[in-house]
Amino acid sequence: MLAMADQVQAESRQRGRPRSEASHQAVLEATARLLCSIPYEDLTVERIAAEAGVGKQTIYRWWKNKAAVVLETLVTGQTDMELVDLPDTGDLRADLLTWTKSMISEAFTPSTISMARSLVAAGVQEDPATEELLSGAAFWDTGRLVQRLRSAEERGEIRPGADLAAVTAALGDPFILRLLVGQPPGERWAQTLVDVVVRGLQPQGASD
Amino acid sequence: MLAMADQVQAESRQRGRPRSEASHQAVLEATARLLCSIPYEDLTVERIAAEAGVGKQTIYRWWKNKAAVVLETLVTGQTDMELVDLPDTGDLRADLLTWTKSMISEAFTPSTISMARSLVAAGVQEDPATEELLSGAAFWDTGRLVQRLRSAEERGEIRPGADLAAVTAALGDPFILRLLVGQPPGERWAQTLVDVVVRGLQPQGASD
Amino acid sequence: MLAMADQVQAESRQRGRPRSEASHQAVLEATARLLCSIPYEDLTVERIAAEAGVGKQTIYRWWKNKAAVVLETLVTGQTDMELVDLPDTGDLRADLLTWTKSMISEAFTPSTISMARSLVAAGVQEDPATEELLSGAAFWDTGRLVQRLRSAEERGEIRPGADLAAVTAALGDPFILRLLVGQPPGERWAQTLVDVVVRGLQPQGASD
Amino acid sequence: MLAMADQVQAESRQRGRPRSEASHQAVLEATARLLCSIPYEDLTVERIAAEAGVGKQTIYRWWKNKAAVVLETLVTGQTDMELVDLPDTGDLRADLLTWTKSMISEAFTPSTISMARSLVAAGVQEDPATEELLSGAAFWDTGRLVQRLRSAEERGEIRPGADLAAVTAALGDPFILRLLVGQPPGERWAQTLVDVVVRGLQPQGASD
DNA sequence: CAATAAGCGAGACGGTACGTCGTGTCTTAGC
DNA sequence: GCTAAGACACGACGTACCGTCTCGCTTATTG
Repeated sequence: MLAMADQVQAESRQRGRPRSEASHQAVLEATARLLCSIPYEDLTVERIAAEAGVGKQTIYRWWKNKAAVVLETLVTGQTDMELVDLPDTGDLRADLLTWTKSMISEAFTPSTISMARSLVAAGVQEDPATEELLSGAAFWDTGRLVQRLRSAEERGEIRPGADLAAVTAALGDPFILRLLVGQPPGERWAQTLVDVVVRGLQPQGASD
Repeated sequence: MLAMADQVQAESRQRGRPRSEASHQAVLEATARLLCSIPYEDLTVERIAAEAGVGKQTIYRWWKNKAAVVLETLVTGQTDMELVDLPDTGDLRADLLTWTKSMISEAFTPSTISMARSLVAAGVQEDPATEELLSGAAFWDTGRLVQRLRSAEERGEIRPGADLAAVTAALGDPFILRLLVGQPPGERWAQTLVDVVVRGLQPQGASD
Repeated sequence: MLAMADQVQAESRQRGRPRSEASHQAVLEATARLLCSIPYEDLTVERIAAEAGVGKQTIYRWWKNKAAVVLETLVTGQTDMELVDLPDTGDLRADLLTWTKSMISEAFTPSTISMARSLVAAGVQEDPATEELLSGAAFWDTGRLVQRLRSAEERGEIRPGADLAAVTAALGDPFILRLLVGQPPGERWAQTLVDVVVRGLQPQGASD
Repeated sequence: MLAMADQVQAESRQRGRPRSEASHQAVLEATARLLCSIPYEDLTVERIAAEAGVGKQTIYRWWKNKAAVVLETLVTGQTDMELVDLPDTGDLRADLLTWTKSMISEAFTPSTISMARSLVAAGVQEDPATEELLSGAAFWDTGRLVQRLRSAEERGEIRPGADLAAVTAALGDPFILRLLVGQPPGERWAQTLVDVVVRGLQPQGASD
């Protein structure tokens, strides 16, 4: 996307005033700021423009609508929604349990919940471009999870050949849905989740 | 308590014309009909009212906004979103694989995807009542999954003591998110998901 | 045959509960009460019903709409809009000047202005029945004016043969329009009005 | 005043897109067009907007409500309600009789009656601005009447010193009220009206 | 004296218009 | 030619009122 924008810019070679990258960034930051406190439904393009000190048209020059602005804001990590650490001590089960505990205690804040909801509200459009963006994106800790699992796989901690994307989904998606509902899961729930998945990944014949 | 309730009931004593349960139902059915073809964002209270042959005020008398109507419509199963069968042959892995296959082939239709998105769009509100409704509800096949798992537990097919809600989440939530994005998972992905979870649930010391 | 006729008459005679004249009157009084303080546009049938302690349907059983209620209320003189006295001392000019002075000082109150406006607002309907009612009715002091003029005519104070309705209009209508606009006329204005009309009515050849 | 206005204008300095005078005019014309055939009560802001090819918000940006639009439309003479000619042959009585005859034959058409009613319906608001507008405006033939009377006064046709506004009211207001009721006055009525007023205006001591 | 029938207060109903708000486009002046 | 500002056409929102309908209950007449 950015590459394409660059190309276009190079192609037309600066006829008239160039688009203000500063405005672009100001919009993203303003959106991030607003999303901390107000839900997606109450977010307005006009309000974003005002907060960013930008004209409404400037927003529509860069994005096709409000959803696109919100998506780019959240997907490019303008917010503090950088969730939690996933350590790599060599003990997958322990690391995942640490991760779930951090998740429950740190991610289930009103602000994060609200942002997660905004992301979903913006993403749930009947729009092919959005679908592609979302299906390709590695939200939240998807990336971290996959990385940790791959490290475990290489280390022989888990049996090889598993579709790590599926495992990531089994571990992460339940948290996402709980986040959307705003109900933090209990400790036993999280423990079972990690337990089942880690056991399910153990090399053949390994005992508990 | 009952006496008091009776008293209250006797006190109000049905003054004026009672609310029309027929209108209530007509709205839910009209909404269900519309949701098959129209995305949530294009759904209008006025259109629901017209489709139901009902005044707009009647809708606002029963529900506080469009989201509430859509939620009640989808949560009370007015639609054909009854997903797929989850057989109980005694072989949990086989049954779950059957279920995932049905899921992929039957649930990832434009209509079901659209309704799933509508449910989420309506559910992602910053509203306590909605939160409670959603956290309490057993959407999609949550109920069926839990039931199948409990049956397996009783039969000794899986180790006891696991939090079945967590297991259900590990199996089901990934499908829900894929549904929202509109991207059906691949066969290997589904197989890994089932495999990992079923293995993870096997009784202690059991070998593959 | 007569018996049968009697029977028919008896049959059409009041079966069921008779209409409550008390409710009828209560509505008129409530309307009169409300019209003192709130403008026609802010008057609602529901509010009248509430003020009268009456069901809305009862109002619609007696009148076809709000305008009809207001018209009947004002035309039947339920209000204190009984304007001012028009004395009959034998000196038409003096009497009319007295009347105009009372008019200006007493009729141009917010309450009377508001009621006059309500009457007009209710009367200005594209409805034949209303037209007939209004054209036939003798509002305000039309009756008094005509009576006074006739008395003057009989006494030879004014020349005979004038269309007294027209004279009444020339004298009264200007006050009505000033009332609607809410702008009391000046003293000179009123004096000219009376002067011109009285002079114009003087017997032929009479000098000032 | 003008200096201050200039200052204000200079201060705000035309920020943003200026209001479209074209839209303003389109609304007035559309309203005028609609008022020919639709009574005030059936006139809708939405319909005006549609007829004018204008957004509803644009109407509310210029006027505070439907009444204000209708008033401006009728007061600024967007309609063909230019009533009738009032000739100036030097014979006041003859001219006024001509005028009344034209009035009766030409003004009492459904269209003009409807517009007159609309004007009144819109004008009868409990609103100070409306009061001022109406009290200051010279509706219908007020202007023509005053002008003709002044010309007569200058020519010595009538006695000097009369409040011509009052005379105008005596002559014109009765027609306005008859117009509102929709009942054209008879010939004798009109003749009396003119006769009385013209006689009442004759120079002192003049005989018939 | 019961049955019947219509009116009663209350309030929900199907509609319609309101006035506000948000979207995405367009039009100014200024840089 | 892009910027901020803001008016524009469009259309949904949620409210208010209209005139009708439906409750449980009176209150008369009539069989």
